[in-house]
Amino acid sequence: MPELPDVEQFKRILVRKGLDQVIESVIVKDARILGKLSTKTFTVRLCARKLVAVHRHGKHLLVKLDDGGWLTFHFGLSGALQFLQSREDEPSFTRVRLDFTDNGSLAYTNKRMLGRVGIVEDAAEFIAAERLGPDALDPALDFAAFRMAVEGVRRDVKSVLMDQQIIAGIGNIYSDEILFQARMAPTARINELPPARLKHLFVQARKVLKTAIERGAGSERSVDRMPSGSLLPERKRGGYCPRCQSPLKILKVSGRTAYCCPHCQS
DNA sequence: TTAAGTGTTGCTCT
DNA sequence: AAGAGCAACACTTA
Repeated sequence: MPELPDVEQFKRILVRKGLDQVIESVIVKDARILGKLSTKTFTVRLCARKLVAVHRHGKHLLVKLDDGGWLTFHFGLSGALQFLQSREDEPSFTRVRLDFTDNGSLAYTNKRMLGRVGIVEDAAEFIAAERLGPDALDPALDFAAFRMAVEGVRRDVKSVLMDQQIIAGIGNIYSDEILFQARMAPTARINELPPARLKHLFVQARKVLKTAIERGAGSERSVDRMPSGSLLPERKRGGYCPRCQSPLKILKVSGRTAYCCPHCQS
């Protein structure tokens, strides 16, 4: 589930419920989510720290601590962030729980354990180390910057959209929606697109991501809340194109399942 | 029961 | 060197 729009919702939860809160205790329920970082180091570092800012870069969430360090979250395929009024309400698959001194807790859940929670000293350094390209919704990413980011790349447009090193934040689900709205086949070579088509792709990408955020991505049945004419509610076996009613085609593009309309997307 | 899957990394081959 | 393909990770669901 968690691509850029979903992680943006997690960010908003944190901003609303976690900002300016002080961590009283840290419960690590499954240390594997910390990778090589030890539970003790993690816990000691976070206790008594205040959360002072929240940034999102692509699918990563970075929470600034009052000592200058950053708490980092990555959600993999099944991660989520949930605010709990009471620590008794802890959801299943909670891997890390932060209990605040004032009230409430923050639960990081992750069913499939693909994802990471960690601590870094410098946000820019972390983004560089993860080799993340510019965030897909960064205001500084205008068309000129986008064109520069894909300069010299000769791959299927879908795999380029999903490449976090080129543009950060787009995954398999939203790349399908973006390509549908741009009326572009996922297998089109990005280097063979005329400039106007590349511009169109860029504009549609931003529009789809912004729309998904407005419509409350990350929540239950969020694909059904996308505007009519969206691909996502039909993105399933036996689904139909919302524009021309053709049966959607399922193909593999760079190892991932792609849904597209063989008639509308060329 | 088997396989596929909303993400990422690391390795191999061309 | 860029790009494609594959396995691995852990666990649920079709």
